[in-house]
Amino acid sequence: MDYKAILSQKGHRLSEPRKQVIELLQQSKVALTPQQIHQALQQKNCKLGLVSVYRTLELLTELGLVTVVYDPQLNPGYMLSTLGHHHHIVCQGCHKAFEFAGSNDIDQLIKRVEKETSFQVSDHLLQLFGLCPDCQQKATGGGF
Amino acid sequence: MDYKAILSQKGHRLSEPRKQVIELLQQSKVALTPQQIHQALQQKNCKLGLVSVYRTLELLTELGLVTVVYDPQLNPGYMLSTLGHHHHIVCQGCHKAFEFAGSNDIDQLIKRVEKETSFQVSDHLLQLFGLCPDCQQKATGGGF
DNA sequence: AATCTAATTGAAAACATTTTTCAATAAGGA
DNA sequence: TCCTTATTGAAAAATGTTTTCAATTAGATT
Repeated sequence: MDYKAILSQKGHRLSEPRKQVIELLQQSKVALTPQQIHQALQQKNCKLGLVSVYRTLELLTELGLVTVVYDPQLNPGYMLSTLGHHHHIVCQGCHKAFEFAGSNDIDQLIKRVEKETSFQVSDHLLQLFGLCPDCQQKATGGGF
Repeated sequence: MDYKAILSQKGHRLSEPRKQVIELLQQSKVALTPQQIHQALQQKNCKLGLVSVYRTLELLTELGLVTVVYDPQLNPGYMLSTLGHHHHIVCQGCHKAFEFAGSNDIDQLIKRVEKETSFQVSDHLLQLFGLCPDCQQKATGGGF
């Protein structure tokens, strides 16, 4: 998906800081905090303020291009997200996160809870936590 | 459930600040931030430091007696939680939150994603958002 | 290519939140 | 009642986020 193109199409300027943040996020397998993004880009000799990182993330979130990923052991981080209804599964070993598609499993649960509570559900937050294949091996294979 | 009894049973002292925080949370229908808890208790003439609120919440979370509730419009708040696997449904109108029980809907989804990703899933974060019955009425009945 | 204009930026300050430190206090067993 | 040690509170430090505003720059206009 061409995040930069989407930005322009929606009438936002394709500034240097925005390009940098997007490119960094595209390469990252883990969710990144604003500070991490800022530091990583400084080290690449991209001169941009931490403030711009915050503002870029805010904008990308508004446009639905970025998702917040919670991790009990870490500060909330940001990842680029595919359009459509996706959630993240996060590895507690290496913190890599991957998207998975929502499906009718969750729809059924929502319908059930709507009946039980009389709520009208319009959104949800779902994340799975566990160990990725690599970290499973390290946990068993590398054990004592 | 007797939260105070559980505290003592696990070898923790039943101090005044801890009692106050627990009692306040027991009465609250919305998730509360540390600051909100601190302020509310100050107004009730309970003298306790904000630091103790943080520490009490940390302890209760460790013991699994308290759950963090995320709300896109608010800072993360804390609620007492029933034991067993429960999640929260949060009203975007009045921010009241209720527990609902996890079930095999979610188990099926987890199994599916485990197959798709080869992760070993050990935990998850699930919250629903929407309108509670009261706020649904206000939204339609109170319209123009 | 040069000009223009408003969106965007960066630096500093303000603000907010969370954690650490350490002496004083108080819970609960002896 | 005394004693021990977990717990507290106040202040400071650390951390994280938002606001402000003059300077810059993307991209449309000429």
